[in-house]
Amino acid sequence: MKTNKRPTIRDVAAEAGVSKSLVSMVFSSDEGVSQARRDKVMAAAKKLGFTPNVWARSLSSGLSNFIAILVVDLHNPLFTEVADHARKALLERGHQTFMTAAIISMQNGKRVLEKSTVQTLLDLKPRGILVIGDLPDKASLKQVPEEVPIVIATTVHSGLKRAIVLRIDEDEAMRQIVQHLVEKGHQTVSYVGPDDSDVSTARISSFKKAMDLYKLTPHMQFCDRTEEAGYSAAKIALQGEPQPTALICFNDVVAFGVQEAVESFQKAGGGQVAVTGFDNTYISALSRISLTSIEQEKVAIAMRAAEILSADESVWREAEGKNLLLVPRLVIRDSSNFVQP
Amino acid sequence: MKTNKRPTIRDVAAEAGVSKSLVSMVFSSDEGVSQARRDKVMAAAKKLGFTPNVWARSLSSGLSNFIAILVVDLHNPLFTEVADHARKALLERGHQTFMTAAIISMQNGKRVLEKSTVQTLLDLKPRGILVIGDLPDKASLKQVPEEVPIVIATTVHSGLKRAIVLRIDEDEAMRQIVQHLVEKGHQTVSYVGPDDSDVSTARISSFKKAMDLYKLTPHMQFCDRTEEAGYSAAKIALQGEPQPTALICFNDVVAFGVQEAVESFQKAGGGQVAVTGFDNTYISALSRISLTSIEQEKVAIAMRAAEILSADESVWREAEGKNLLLVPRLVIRDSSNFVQP
DNA sequence: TTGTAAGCGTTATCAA
DNA sequence: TTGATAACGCTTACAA
Repeated sequence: MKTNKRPTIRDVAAEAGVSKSLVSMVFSSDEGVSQARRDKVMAAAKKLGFTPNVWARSLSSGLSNFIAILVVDLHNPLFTEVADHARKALLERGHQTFMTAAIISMQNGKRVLEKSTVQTLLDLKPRGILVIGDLPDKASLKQVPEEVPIVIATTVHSGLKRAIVLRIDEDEAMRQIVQHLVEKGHQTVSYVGPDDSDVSTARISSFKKAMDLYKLTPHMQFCDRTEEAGYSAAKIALQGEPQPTALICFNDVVAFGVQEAVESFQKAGGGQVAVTGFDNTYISALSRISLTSIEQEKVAIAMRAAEILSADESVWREAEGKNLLLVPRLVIRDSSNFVQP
Repeated sequence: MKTNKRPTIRDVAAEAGVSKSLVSMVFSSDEGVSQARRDKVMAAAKKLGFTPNVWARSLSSGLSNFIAILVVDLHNPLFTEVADHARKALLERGHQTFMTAAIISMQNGKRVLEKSTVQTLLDLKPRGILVIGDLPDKASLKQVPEEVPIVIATTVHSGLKRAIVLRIDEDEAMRQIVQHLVEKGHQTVSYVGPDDSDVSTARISSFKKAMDLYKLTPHMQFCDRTEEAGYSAAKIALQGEPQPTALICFNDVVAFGVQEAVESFQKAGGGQVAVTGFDNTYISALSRISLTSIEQEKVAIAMRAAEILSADESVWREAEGKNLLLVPRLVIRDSSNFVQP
């Protein structure tokens, strides 16, 4: 019960022969305390190994120095990488972070965010909140006090008026992909991916826009978001009429399956087929995969998020409710880097 | 300042016309309060949308219901997957979790864990601590109060007497790999990987033991833990005399590079070379990679961890200081599934 | 069974 | 510049 107790402000006060308030002042601001007392307190603190209890501090003051990071899916490398970059950037700006994975439960067949997740987060009175990924139910963020900025990263839109959304320009991403394919001589291009969420429908609409821009007819083959689904969908797409010479995939995982289908298609005597992915996960860079993909600018997004969340209120207030679009970057690799005859 | 304030125990008390303590009792235990008052309090709480502030609770009581998860490296899918499984298992047992990524800084060329990471964690008075990954500096965990159990997962040993280490049996893992290779007709086997940490040296020693068991001479080629490093190391290894027909890699990432080198070796007229990895990341299952690998039993480890951390003190005390070994499982895929002539 | 009061580790207000 | 004293939201003896 009382083993290893960390020393408190009280212990330091006793040791230094001053009041608790004095100790508090020394540790919280750098003025209003005489140098003599300050030294005394610091010496006592050092001797006892005292460091302030951050949480008690925020309970008392009602504000804190922490940013809460809510990662929607720990299995998605895109999210964990953004989380890690953001964490580092925030740290450099002097902010501690702590993370929670979203707890998603099913309710009437719909994905719902467990309220306790957000509430536990808020009890800590974070200075700001960073949501990474596509939260199924943004309403739960409505509980967030109005003076706490919310940044939502790598998702399409929030349904939450005050949120600051940080994402790449999907239209531009698709435009880059289609342009690249057109330049390589492709005319018949098909999209392979799901059609069941904010992000996926947005991506499809961007695809159509981009195809339109280059006067091409958009073909589509819907499937789930797994390698196997991509494989099957590509098999079907490649039997289409006209037969596509390029397949644009919803994300890298789907693309891996599509690549597989393309390979067996070629072994069976079919022609070359270009494949592109989305997210530029580090797997796509593996030389056996070498998948052309869209870089979501993970680092830039993390930096921007850190900037906003550590800025003064007057600064982030301006961004409130806005969609901040970053410019995506197409990373061209073997899977599409050949000229279509 | 006072926008959207969450209702407190006091508000509920006022609404229900009882004292704060009564409300507290209703929410913390299920006895000692009359049904009438209980109903009244619950009704008031519901009306106000009250839920207890977990952290204030733990500040006050000195104990809590949540488990702190310390993930050493967010970029390593092995770690984030274990973290996610553990989080879910813990939740099912009624424990909230929250995570921090280790903050590693360099000090005199050595990796050191930032003390603040652990301290911030401890201020929250977690019920238990789960460390996932190879912490560079276990000494920092010495601050953890003696009555808080520490489970360290997926790493070799702790240097911390009280920690409960949860990992696969590395000797057995290597034995399985070597046995598999021997059965396929391999006689000349080389290890490719780093030699710079607890985990890597342990793995090497297991490799030697296993080779000894099958009366084979252990060859080794050291390299960093990246794909590129694996590639270069394999190139060198394949020029060795005697030339290895199988390469055992430190982990999957290194193996990906090694596979690459093997492929170009074969194109240049070399014979078939078996490759094995370690960790069984989901990438190794991609059909274009199809890498034989050791499953670290991520789910089992997470379950075991959850079990221990949510058990009564008398239970986990027994495991204290022990190494709990799980049985690894070799997942055989194309990269090694052929007979060596 | 219920309420009162003290305390968890800190900050904040207000006299001194 | 300093030190009581009252919060913060909750738990927990101890009294009633």
